[in-house]
Order: sequence, then C-alpha cells, then structure tokens
Amino acid sequence: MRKSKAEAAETRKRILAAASGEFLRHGIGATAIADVMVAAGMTQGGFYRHFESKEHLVAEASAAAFEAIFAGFDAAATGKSPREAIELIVHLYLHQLDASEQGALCPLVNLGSELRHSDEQVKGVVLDGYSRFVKLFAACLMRLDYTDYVGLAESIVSVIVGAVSIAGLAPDRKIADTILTNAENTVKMLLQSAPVSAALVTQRA
Amino acid sequence: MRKSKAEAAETRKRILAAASGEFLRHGIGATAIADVMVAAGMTQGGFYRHFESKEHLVAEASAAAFEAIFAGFDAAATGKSPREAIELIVHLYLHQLDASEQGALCPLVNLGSELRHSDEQVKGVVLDGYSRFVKLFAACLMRLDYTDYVGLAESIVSVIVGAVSIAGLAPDRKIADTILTNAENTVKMLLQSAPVSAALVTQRA
DNA sequence: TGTACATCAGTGAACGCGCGTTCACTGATGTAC
DNA sequence: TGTACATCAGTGAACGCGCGTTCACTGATGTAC
Repeated sequence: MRKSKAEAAETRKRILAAASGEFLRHGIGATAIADVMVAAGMTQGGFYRHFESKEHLVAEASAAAFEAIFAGFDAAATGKSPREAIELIVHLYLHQLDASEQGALCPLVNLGSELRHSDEQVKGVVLDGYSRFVKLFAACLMRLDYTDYVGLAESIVSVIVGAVSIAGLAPDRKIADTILTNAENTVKMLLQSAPVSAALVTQRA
Repeated sequence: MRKSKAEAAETRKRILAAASGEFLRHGIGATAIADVMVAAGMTQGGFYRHFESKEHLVAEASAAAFEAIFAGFDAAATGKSPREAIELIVHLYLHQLDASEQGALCPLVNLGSELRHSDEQVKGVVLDGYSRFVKLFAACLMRLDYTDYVGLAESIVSVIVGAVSIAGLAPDRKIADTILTNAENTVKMLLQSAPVSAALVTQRA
C-alpha cells in the first residue's frame, strides 16, 4: 500500500484542503479527524502519517485557508485601480458566506472565538493572516495618498470582520444582507472622509 | 437535602452566573458541565434539576451575559449626554477583555464562531443581544439628529465587535491596544462625518 | 396545629458514546549492493 | 541492471479518556388531612 513521495505529498494537500473546508464550515470542535479523512477520501488511520496532531492540522488548515482567500483577492484585483481593488475585495469578503462552496471562508470570522483559547502557534497563524490582510488594504490606500493609510486599513478590516461575524448568526438572509450592505457603505464613507495627504495630492495634480 | 424554593432559585442563578463566566472565558466546547457546577460550588449531578441540557444552558447563559453587559452600560451612561454615552459605551466595550474578571464579556465576540453552528434558539438569543445593542446606539444617535441613525449604529457595532474579536487573538498587549485604539478613533471619525439632518439642526439652533 | 406522606434539590457514582490517538498489519516503493 | 531488504503510506480495529446525561439515594421541605 505504500505510495510514492509525490503521491504522499498530494495526499497531504488533499487532507489539508478537506480539513480547511470542514473546519470553516462546521467549526473545529464539531469536526472529527475521521470526518476530515473521509472528506479526503481515506480512513482515519492514515492521518498521523501526515500530521502530528489535530492542533497542528488546525494551524496548517488556517494558513491554507488564508492562502486560498488571498489568491482569490489577487485574482479579482489584478489590473484594477486601487480604489476598485479595495471595493472589490471588501465586497468579496462580505459575501464569503454565500460563496462558501468554493471554500473562500476566513478563519478570522469562522474560527475566531474557537481559536481564542488554542495554541499560541495557531493564534500566530491567524494573526499573520490578519496583518497580511491589513497590508493588502494599506498598500492600496497608500497609493491613494491617505495620511493614516495603515489605521484606515485596520478600520476597514474591523468593520468587515465584525459585519460578517454578526451576519453569520442572523437567522434569515434579509437581516444578514442588511448588515453586510451597511458595512459596505460604511467602508465607502470611511474612504470619503479619511484625511488625504495634501502635499502628495498637489504633487500629482 | 431538599432546599426551599427560594434557595433553589438562588442556586439556579448561581449556576447561570458561573456558566456565563466559564463559557465566555474558556469557550463553550472547553467548558464541561462539571466545571460549571464546581464553579457554582456544587456537584455535577444537580445540574439537571435546573436545566434541560447544555444547549439550554448556553442559551440562558448568553442571555444572562447580555443582561450583565447592558446593566454595566446603563450604569455608566446614566446622566451623560448622548455623545458622551456613546463614547463611554464604545470604550467600555473595547476594553472588555481587560475587565474580564467582572464578567463583562460579550457573547457576540467571545462565542461568535462557536455559536454559528448551534441551535436556532441560541443564535436567536445572541442576535437579540445584537439588535438591543444597535438600538442602544441608535437611540443616542437619533437624539444627535443623524440622518441614518440606525445604519450608523450598526456600523459602530460592527467596528467594535470586529476589533475586539481580532484583538482577542493578538499575542501581546501592544498589538491588541493598537487595534482597539484605532477602532475608537474610527468610531469618532464616523460620528464626525456621518450626515446630520439639516432641518432638525436648524430647528434646535 | 400536628402528623404522615409525597416531592424534589442535591450527591456521587455509573453509563455510553464520540473522538483523538495508537497499533499491528499489508504491500508497494525506495535503496543498498 | 537485478535482487534482497528496509521503509513507510494507508487500513481498520482498538484503546482510553472526557464529557453529557442518567440514576439510586438522602434528607429536608411542602402539602393534605
């Protein structure tokens, strides 16, 4: 039954992808190793050939989830203006629950409270995802000459993380949509009213 | 060993308070019924004299947590102007993790992702807490004549829920404080730039 | 008011199940000569 | 290049533990007469 190294590496990725999906969709606590392995098309015994423990899997699956999310953002934002890129990413993020089939779910909202009491390593991975997220927005905002582009980026992330977090608890679609649409408008309002560096604007004009 | 009705009612409240604290501090999954009962100064067997199941306890404990939070807000905001009240509540909310000893933790952030996959009833309780929260801000904002006071209230809640949610994952205090302080500034910025009903302003001037 | 009985809060042990982890085993792959 | 052996991916069953829930029991409280 031994598989070649290439095949084994493929298997590992398959487990990771399955785990990422199961964790984000059903939560960490509600997902058993056996569930993950079945979703990956294997039996549970093989799990420990690839991962040391469930905790390690959580860390790697979270990292993988962020990779998937950022890949989606990159794909959507290439060739767009900074302003368009921001609005597009915000929109994608806010509607991640609709598109959950493609697995574009963010650990920050979907595992937030479950991760609060876990490993430092795991929390580190998720916080890395957060700062990467902030940097993504900050880069766009800098090009738009906002004075406090980092602070503004953090604000945007807080708004959309909070909104998706709350919307996920809403019993019906209508309430969820209200919250999400409002968040989208809030971001627009922040972009309109945040201070812009006058000097640079003049330079470019 | 039978206790009087009054004593039994006291016991029930004690269990609820203990549960609320344990759930919010350690998460639902990591808190066993036995832990709750020990924290309440009893043995686990007595639990089912007061609650039907853990799920029911979660629902009631979440409701109790919201009661405690809103009681704290009321106490802090009475006699203050709407503007002061908002800033005070926002400040209190953002620093709930520091004050976790007093049990002023919010289910929206501390149990958010754990609740997403639970009972409709439980989610209902937490969403009720959310809309009560929105109404609290909306009432103040209406008195300040903001045009879209409900939308603005929702935005504030999203920002602070998101910020606390993320700050809870930060490995050190400094990063957490940056996120929280920024959220506080964001709320101020929203209050400054959100549109105000001109007619009413004129009336009052 | 007093008495006899039913009720029921709380105890501590036990049950049963699920889940993380381990293990003996299989047989294909990798490797040393 | 071919051969013999070690390695190790994957299987399926089993182990052990924790936890939600149940249960027999105790004795104080409530209630009916």
